[in-house]
Amino acid sequence: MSATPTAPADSAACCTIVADGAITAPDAERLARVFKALGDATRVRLVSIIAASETGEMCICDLTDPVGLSQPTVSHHMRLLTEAGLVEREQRGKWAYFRVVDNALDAAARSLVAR
Amino acid sequence: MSATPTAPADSAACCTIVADGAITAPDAERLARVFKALGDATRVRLVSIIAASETGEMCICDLTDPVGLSQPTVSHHMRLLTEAGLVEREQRGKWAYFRVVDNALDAAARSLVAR
DNA sequence: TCGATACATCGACGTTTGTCAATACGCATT
DNA sequence: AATGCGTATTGACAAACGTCGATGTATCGA
Repeated sequence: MSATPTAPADSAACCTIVADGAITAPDAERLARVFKALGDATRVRLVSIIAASETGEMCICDLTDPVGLSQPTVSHHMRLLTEAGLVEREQRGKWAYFRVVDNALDAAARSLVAR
Repeated sequence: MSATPTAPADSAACCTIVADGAITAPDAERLARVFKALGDATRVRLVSIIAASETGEMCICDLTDPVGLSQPTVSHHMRLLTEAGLVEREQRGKWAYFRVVDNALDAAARSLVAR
């Protein structure tokens, strides 16, 4: 595009740019699901708490007290984080251990602005 | 409420780790607001479209057609993105130009699993 | 000054989300 | 098998969200 919108001399010359390198609508949907999983303060805290733990993994019963919410609510949040690919779930005995997939967020952030 | 760590010698207990080093609740709230701004497919598309444009900046009238939504809705989305610090707004004449602050998302992602 | 254009705000409506209590499911120990 | 424990699921409800049409505000050109 040759016309620069920084020069407002051309009247009504701002609505001409067609963005071709932008992501598709389905890709946007998939990306938004990842970011939406972190769009809640409780889930941000959950991820941070797990990432900051010594072993790097925690079960539900470890997480209810720090966030001060009921067990079903924490379980629900962890399900969303798992479905978004931000954490991994592993069942060991009675406990369900979660660990952070820390490349997932970076990959999502990168696919938004860079290609 | 799970088994308290006060119960001693429970070899099978998992609820003993106290995560210090995790972010605080107010910080989680602030971070969540950034991610929530990208937790909608339309806003993801808006950011991508602006980032993929040749000049790196676009006004509202450039954006309504690509996302197929009304002008008030696009304006609303851009306000959320601006308040989250993900885009910058600059008024030039009749037009409001938006450009992506591309360090903002990386900074947010990094502060979540800061190491 | 008047009209047109670009954008923001308001009010309203249907949908989604976060939360809990109650309940069901799976695993391990007795 | 029976019991206890950790977790997942269900149902319900208030709050937040996305969207639109109507309206208000600011800027430019005639």
